[in-house]
Amino acid sequence: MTLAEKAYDALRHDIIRGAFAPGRPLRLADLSERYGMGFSPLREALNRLQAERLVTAESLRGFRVAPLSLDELHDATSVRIMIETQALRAAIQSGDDAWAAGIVSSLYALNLQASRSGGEADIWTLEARHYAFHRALLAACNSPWMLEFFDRLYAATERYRIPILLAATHPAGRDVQAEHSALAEAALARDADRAAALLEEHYRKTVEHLSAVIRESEPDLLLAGAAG
Amino acid sequence: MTLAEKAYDALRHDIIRGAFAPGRPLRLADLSERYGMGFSPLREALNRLQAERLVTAESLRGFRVAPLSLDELHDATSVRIMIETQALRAAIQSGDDAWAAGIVSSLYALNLQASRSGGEADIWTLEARHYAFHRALLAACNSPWMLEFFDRLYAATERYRIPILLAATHPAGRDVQAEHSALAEAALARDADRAAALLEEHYRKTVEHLSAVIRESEPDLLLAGAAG
DNA sequence: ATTCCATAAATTTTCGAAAATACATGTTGC
DNA sequence: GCAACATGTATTTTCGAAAATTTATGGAAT
Repeated sequence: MTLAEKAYDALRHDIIRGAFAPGRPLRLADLSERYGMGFSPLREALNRLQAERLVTAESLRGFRVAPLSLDELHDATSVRIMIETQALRAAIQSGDDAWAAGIVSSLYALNLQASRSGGEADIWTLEARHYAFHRALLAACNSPWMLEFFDRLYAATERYRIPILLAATHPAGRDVQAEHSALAEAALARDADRAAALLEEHYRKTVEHLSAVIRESEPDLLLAGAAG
Repeated sequence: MTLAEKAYDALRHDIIRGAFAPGRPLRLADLSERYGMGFSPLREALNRLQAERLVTAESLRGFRVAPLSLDELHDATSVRIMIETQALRAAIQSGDDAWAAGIVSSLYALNLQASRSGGEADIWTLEARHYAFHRALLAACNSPWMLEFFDRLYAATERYRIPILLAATHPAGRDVQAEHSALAEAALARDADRAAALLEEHYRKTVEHLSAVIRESEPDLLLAGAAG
């Protein structure tokens, strides 16, 4: 793996997890020290991340962490619902045994991780399991473009969810595990309408919860990420 | 504008228009001579294009023009229909006078250009007008993410259409101008269902035509672009 | 003839410095 | 005081060469 690829992975990881505050300038000298490499691989990674809208760039003024906003969260969520419900329907129609097995095993791993009372670093593992489960649901949709957009939107919305996970704010009156199980069950039963409805509901609840928490108790979450 | 930005524009332009054959390696020495700059700005541009799936990259083996395939054309088209019909409905719901004016003027410019019996370079202008018209239809959808995905998919599918435009293969029994006009009319009349149906039909006809031409008369179009 | 290995050539990747530009600081004139 | 300007510093951008790796070439062994 080249240094540019390592830089891309590390930067993407750190940005999504809020190691840099949204909007904060990404100075090459700092990054060079932090990641122990020269400017060239860093700039290549930053250019990729720019194309993915995780960082912004301005001519001769360098790169910044892309900002967050409630508007973007709502936009990303509604587009996510559109893409993923369609992809889920397609996957249900054409999914084979391997697809079903992938759902079962990723749900199992997700629940197992969720049951561990989240130690510090476990949260990132849980997050990875959550991604893997939702990815597994769509895996058989047979559309590289939809899967790519799923990845893009997942990364974009993950940035909003992480600080809340860190704050250990559990959604009151909501059983996320049950939602995942019901979703998997509907998909495996090939009930496309029910699965799509559950998926949509799942995301609407999540974004409502996020909006509420951000507006009421963490109004500057959109500006200040955790320290790096 | 920095050299890296110039490199990005030039490379994107040349790749979409088929100046490099799909799958062809993009050697830095060649590109450096062609565009008159060093490796650094070229590599940055190539990394951005990689994130956009217009070029592929393999560790220590450099970059290649992304390949074309009928499967990808069909995938991109069906995702396009999903995204754009949704975006069009949203735009129809919330579009204001400026939106309507944008549709009228871009349609006018498109028809004007189409009526000029396409000289060599006019084809690219026509292509730009075509993009601008479709973009104008969606402009008021109020969703940066959908517009981004529109751009991505437009670029991806443009690659399939260009060689056919160059070959001046006009679709038999099809009046593309009339399709555009009907689409604009439905949008301006705020008839979302009709507009969405027309848009979908427009794309289905296009992809069918492309598939037929590629399969029957240009089977190796997917491999060999025009010389650069 | 064919596989294997060594060597050479071509290519990508990375660094370190130079060039270009933006940003901050302080100074002058009013 | 304060705007305009000059100067110096910080930062980005670009180049050219070095390092690392892959690909091609040619010869030896079987």
